Amino acid sequence: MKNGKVTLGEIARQAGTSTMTVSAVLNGSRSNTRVADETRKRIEKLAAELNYSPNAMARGLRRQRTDTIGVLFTWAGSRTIHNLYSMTMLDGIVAGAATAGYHVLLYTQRWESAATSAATFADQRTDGMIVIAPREDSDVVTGLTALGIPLAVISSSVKDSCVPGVNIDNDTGMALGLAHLSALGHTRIAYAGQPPERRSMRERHDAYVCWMVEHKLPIPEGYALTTLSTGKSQPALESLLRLPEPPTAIFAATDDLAAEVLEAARTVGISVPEQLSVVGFDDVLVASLTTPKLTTIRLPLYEMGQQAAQLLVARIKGRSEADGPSVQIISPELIVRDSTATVPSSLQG
Amino acid sequence: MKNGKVTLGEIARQAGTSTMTVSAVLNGSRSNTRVADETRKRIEKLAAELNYSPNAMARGLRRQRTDTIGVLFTWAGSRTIHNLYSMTMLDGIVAGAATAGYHVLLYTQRWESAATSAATFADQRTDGMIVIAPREDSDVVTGLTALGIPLAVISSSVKDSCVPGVNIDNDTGMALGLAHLSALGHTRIAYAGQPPERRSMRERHDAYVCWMVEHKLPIPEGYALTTLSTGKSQPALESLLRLPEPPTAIFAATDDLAAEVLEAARTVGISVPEQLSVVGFDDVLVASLTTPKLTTIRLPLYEMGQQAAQLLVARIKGRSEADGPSVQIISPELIVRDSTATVPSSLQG
DNA sequence: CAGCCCTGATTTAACGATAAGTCACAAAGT
DNA sequence: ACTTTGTGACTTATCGTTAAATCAGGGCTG
Repeated sequence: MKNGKVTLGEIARQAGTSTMTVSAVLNGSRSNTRVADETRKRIEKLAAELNYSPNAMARGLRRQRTDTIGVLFTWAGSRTIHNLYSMTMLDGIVAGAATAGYHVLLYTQRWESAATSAATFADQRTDGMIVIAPREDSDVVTGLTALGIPLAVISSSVKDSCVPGVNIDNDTGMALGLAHLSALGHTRIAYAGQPPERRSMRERHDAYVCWMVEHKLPIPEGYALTTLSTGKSQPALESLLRLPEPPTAIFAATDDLAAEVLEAARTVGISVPEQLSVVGFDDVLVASLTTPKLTTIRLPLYEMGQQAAQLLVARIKGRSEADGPSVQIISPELIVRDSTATVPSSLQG
Repeated sequence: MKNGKVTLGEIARQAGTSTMTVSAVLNGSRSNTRVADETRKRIEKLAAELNYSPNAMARGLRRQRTDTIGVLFTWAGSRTIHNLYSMTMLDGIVAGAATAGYHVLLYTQRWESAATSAATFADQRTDGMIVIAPREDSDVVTGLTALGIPLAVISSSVKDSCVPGVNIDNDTGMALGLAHLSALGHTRIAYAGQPPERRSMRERHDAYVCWMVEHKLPIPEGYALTTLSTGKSQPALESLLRLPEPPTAIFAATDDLAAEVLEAARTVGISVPEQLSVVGFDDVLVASLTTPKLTTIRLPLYEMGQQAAQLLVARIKGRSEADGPSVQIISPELIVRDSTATVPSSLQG
């Protein structure tokens, strides 16, 4: 067994038959090739003894499918997965793929543009691809679609619903959180978000503004922070909390930011949730580790990965062109923990 | 470009040459085939226009290499990656593989035993495999080695040093933490660990015992907890803290457990680090999120993944049999944060 | 006894790329 | 004039598997 790979031909030689017979036996005879029971047993025995395993390359070449789905990440620096967010989804993808009997290939090359990158990803190595949260300015989706590659896009926006995949409904998520705060009596609700480069950030901010306007709540000057960056948000947050009329609640666009809000509150000497309610978004691991634990909007990331994998496999198996773009909209869920409470009594009424 | 995949043959037909000529042009002519400049340009232009990309299956079959490395996880329930630990390493692996021009394949099938699983992983889909923290009772390493598959094992123990890969030196890590505590004046140091199923847990516990004995420090009854499980550790930890002579420091075998120690301390009303010092292990995300932030033993997981990938690629390229098993021992590093302090004055002297 | 079906295979021809060997032809050397 | 050298290609064979067509021969029918 040293180095001589066991091939169908080798088994055939030892069994005294043709390779086709061996192939038919080991594939459950899908072709019209018939095999006598005795021959079958002999071949199966040999295959087991020699530890035969089909060469995936050869099989892939011939069958024109690889039973593998590819995953494309958006790189951040030298990192690909780099956050709990993508990791959890990948975990779900792997689980979904496993169920369907597919392996998962992580492409290590970055998508630059359709012109330069398309070729790399059209290498037939995979039967289809899952794209995780592509940047808005990326032509990755159109590029891959043009190549006729079955696709499932996990997007942070419902606006992408023309493309098959799993999309997050940020509006509903924000509304859930805001309604929760409102029910607790909050009216002075601020928003802490990252720059609007990512569409999800824009959507969450817009949803905040819309909801506030719709419910006739004011957004005082300085209440809507949209340029925070993780790790450098303290000054801005502290001055928000030190406003003459500070908010009684802050809705952070991500759990990471919510954690930073908690930190700022500690610095300023404001206790959460007694004096300030904080809501996060995503329900990533962080949310359950902070003190107090975060009330947040849960995105079922693992399930999203699973569904994307299922959806992709379905598209691969059923003539990718035929069925229209199937889209799953994921509705977030409110998880109430310890960072929200009713408005401080001194401010009620 | 619809569905007709662009093949070398297609380009050759349009260029009016043979497929070999095209292959030579697009591969930088490694073979002895010479091509006129004019022909070369014509072919390159066509390839670009048609968006040619080599079929990875065909190329892999012919070249007998796939420029892909496989990763084998230890499954936990339905999850594969499932923890920050594996995720961070995977991230490193991807980065390392990317640098070397390799893609990464996640095998979605579990390793059951050499007898039943070997075949699946010998499918020539990858040029080599990285095994992440195999269980001790698994024959995955011997099984894959027997198949002649180049391997790199990321192991939680230096004891595995017969196998090429990256190993963690738990002893040094524990010694670092214990020396730190000792330097702060602690003598009553307890240990909080998980069951000894995982070798790393046994090693960390053993290292604790050895170090304590070597430094002539007592390990009072009930100080060495070795059967904690994440999420169900509170009762045991609380009774540890309520001992007549409670420890002044607790060394937890993982950051997750350290976080639970903090929780137990809060419950019992013991403040960290004033009354109790806590040290974690791994320096996973959790460590920097708890209040207070954890002093911990940092394992460079990302770098470990990177190194494992590099090491594997080196073995793949340089006749895997030739060079002896190259092993990298990873030395952990002490990260001092806010959960450790000098012994409470009431107990000094 | 020719014709037909059934069983149990075999042969052929791809899939797409490429290593290795071969070949045609022109210019240059002997 | 005849070999040599060099250029620019082409042909062949093969990687391992599999779809599709073909084939040999026995038994059964008409």
